[in-house]
Amino acid sequence: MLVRTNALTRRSIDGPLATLAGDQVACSEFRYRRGAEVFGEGEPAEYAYQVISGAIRTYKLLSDGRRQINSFHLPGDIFGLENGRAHRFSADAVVETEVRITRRHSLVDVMKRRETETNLVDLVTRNLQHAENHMLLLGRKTALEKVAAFLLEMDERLAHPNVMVLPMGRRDIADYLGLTLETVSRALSSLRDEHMLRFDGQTQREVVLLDRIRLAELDS
Amino acid sequence: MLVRTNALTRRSIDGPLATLAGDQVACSEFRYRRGAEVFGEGEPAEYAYQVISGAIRTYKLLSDGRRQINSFHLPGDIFGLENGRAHRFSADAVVETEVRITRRHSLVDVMKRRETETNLVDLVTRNLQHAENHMLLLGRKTALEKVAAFLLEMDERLAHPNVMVLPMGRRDIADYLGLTLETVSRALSSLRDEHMLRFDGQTQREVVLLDRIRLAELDS
DNA sequence: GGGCGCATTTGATTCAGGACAAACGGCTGG
DNA sequence: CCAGCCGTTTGTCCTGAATCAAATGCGCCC
Repeated sequence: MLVRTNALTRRSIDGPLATLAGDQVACSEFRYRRGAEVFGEGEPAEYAYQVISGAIRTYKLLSDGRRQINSFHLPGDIFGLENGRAHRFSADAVVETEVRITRRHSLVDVMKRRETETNLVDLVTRNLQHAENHMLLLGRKTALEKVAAFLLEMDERLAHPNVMVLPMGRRDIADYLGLTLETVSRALSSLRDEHMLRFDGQTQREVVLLDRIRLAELDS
Repeated sequence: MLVRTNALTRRSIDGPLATLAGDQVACSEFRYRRGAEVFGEGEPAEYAYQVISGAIRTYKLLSDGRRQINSFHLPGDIFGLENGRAHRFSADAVVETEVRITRRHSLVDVMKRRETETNLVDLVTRNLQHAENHMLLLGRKTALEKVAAFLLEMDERLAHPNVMVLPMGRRDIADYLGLTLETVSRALSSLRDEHMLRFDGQTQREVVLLDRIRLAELDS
C-alpha cells in the first residue's frame, strides 16, 4: 500500500485519530477511488483508519456473492480498529474518499496508556451496540421499517441537515438492510408519495426529510 | 434482587469469572427459574454474570412484541458486561439456570489492572465478531442455511457432542434466526429427511448431527 | 393413571419481498 | 451534440417464508 508521509500531506482537518495520537503516532493520509478496496477479509490488520471525507462500507460476502454491509463510515468515523490481528470483514470506498491512516499497534498503545473516554473499549462497544440494533432491524423489521430506520440513522449521523446527500446508491442501501435494490427504491417512492420525504436535485441521492415524526413511528 | 453471599453458597464449579476475580471480588450464585428475567433493557448494569448451568437468552423487543435474540449464553459464558452503564437489551433464563454474579465495576477494575488475554476488550470484541457473523446470517441467508448454521454453531459450542441437547425451543431458535417457529420446524424436518440429522429421545430437543460436512455446505 | 396443556409438526393458503424485465433520465466521453 | 452507460424507477410475475389451522404427542399435575 502506498502511504504518503505525514510531513508531506498534513491537512487542516483534524479529528480523534490525530488528536488522540498527537505527536506520538505517525499519521498519513490516503485517497481511495470510488470502489477501491481499503482492506479485505482475512488480511492482517496493521492500520487503523479515520474517514476525512467521503464514505467507506464494511461488509462480509457469502461464497455466491451475497453481501451484507455491516456499516457505513462517514467523515470522523474510525474503523478497522475493532478487528483483532486479522480483518474479519472487507472495507472499500463508496465514493472517492480521503482517509487518515495510522499503525494499529501504536494507536492501541496510546489508547491503553490513556484513561479517556475515547478509549478502545468504548469504540468497540459502540460498534457492538450498532450491531445489536442492526440485528433487530435485519431479523424483525419490514422493508418499510428498515428504510425508515436507515433514513433516520443517516439523518442523525449527518446532524439533521436540510438536504441529506447520500453517498451510497440503492444497491448499497439494500445490502445494508438485507433487501433488494428494487425493494429499497419502492419503499423510498412510497415514503415520497406519503409526503414523508422529497427528492432534491437531479439525482435521487439528495433527500429532504419532511416528517421525521411519522418516519420514527414507522420505525416501530 | 436477592443475592446470596459468597460464603454461604460457594460451589465446586469454577470458571473465568471466579478465577479472574479471585479473592478480590465478592462472588455470589443465583438460580433463575425457566423464563425468569435476569435484567431488562434500560436497567442500570450493576452486575456481571457467568452461566454455571442452563442457558440465558439476551434479546431486544419491538413495541409490538417482535423479538430478536442476540445470543444464547451457555455454561461458562460471561454476559451483561458488554453493556455500558445501562443494559442495552434484556436477558432471561431459557431453562432453570444457575448463574455466578459479581459487581460489574469491581470486575472491570480487576480486568483493567491485568493485561491477560481474558480482558474486557477481547470479551467485547468476541461479542462484536459474533454479531457481525449474525448480521450476515440474518440479512442474507435462507431459512435452511440459517438453521444449518445454528446447528453447527451449537454443535461447536457444545464441543461436538454425540447427542446435542438443545435447551431452547423452536420459538427461541426462530427469534434468534429471524424466522417463525413453523419455518424452523420445517427446516429441521427437511434436514432429518435428508439424513443430515436425527432426533433422539422423546422430545425433539435432542439432536444427533449425522453429516456435518453437508450441513456446512448448506451454510454457504 | 388419566386428562389437560404446551411444544412441535404438518398442511393449506396468503403475501411481502424477490426476480425478471423494461423504460427513463442524467452523466460522460467521443 | 449525440450515444452509450449507469443508476434508478416502475411493472409483472413468482416464490420463500409467514400466517392460519389442525393434528399429534409428550410431560405434568391432579
